[in-house]
Amino acid sequence: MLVDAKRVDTSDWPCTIARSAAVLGDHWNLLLVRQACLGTRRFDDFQRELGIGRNILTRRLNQLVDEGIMQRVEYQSHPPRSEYRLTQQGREVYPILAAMAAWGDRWLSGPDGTPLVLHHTACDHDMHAVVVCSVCDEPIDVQEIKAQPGPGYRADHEPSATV
Amino acid sequence: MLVDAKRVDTSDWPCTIARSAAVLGDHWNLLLVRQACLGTRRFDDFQRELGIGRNILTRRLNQLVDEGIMQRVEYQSHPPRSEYRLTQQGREVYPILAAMAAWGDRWLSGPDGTPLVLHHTACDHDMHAVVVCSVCDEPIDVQEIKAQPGPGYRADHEPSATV
DNA sequence: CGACTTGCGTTCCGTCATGGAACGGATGGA
DNA sequence: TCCATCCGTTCCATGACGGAACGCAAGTCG
Repeated sequence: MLVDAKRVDTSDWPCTIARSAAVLGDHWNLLLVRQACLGTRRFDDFQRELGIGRNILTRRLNQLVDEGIMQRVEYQSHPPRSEYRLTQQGREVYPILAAMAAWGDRWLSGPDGTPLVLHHTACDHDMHAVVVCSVCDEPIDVQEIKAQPGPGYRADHEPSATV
Repeated sequence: MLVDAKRVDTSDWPCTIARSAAVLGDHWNLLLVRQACLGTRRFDDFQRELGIGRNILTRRLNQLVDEGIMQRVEYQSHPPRSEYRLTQQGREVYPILAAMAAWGDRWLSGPDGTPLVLHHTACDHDMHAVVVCSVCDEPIDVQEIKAQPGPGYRADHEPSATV
């Protein structure tokens, strides 16, 4: 039967979360984007700061470039060296990371409190992320959200046909 | 504490995102929480709706229970059967999923648009999630955030010592 | 009573991703 | 010339993943 035991690819499911999870549902990818948000750009810096294996790092960076989250930018030509920078798409992952940080601060912090304080230079205050409704600006809660099939919905996909 | 013995465990890094990523940086975990948010509670339903292998599902559900994101609730005793419900901690993952959905709608949607529309019953409008600053209520942007060591910061951890 | 179904896992096993470590190759500096 | 930097690639052992079959307790149908 030789069925491949490859990891399930959810990138074409009719569900945005499943599609996002195909990219963001990997802790290395999340940490790489986090690190990039903090200013890291070069291969060796990513490797050192995250302690990730070099082979894994190569794969992940290539994947993130393929996904359009990062882009390779050559910063010297003679030994061709390029650094990895976030694209706009990648930069917009940050709010998700900030939401994860807020959740982690609330539920995973040790007795000492948050290891990292976020300072919002726009308003010059320490802050945390809050996820709100785009219409009424109120913080959202599972119980107040109903999911309904949208224009891009396809019922043809086998699993996860529900919603 | 992860099920994975070999995979790098970031749950004790001095970074909230790394800690959150240890739990949320897994596409099955994300999809399980999503599915739970949509009302799924039973083993077979999770299995059918996600197409996840039964052995993997067992591991993931146990992990999520261990992490405090789900809880087992017995709904009949004679053949002891329990269902999996989100805890408060689990319910509060939803804003993260909503933020991921908003990102996915913006960057990963096909030509048909979003496969899923979220309706906010509180204000009775279709909406998407926006991540804002807890102080000034403005949408956050990477370039306007500075991360600084907080009370729970420990420099002792080797990789990721920077921030 | 026996066969079948439902609900929830566990076991078995082949395959592939993971991650540690060593290697490579182009360049610049001591 | 030897060494260091930067960015990978290759090799390899391990173990996570996923498909499929099995187990088991209880209810249901004929």
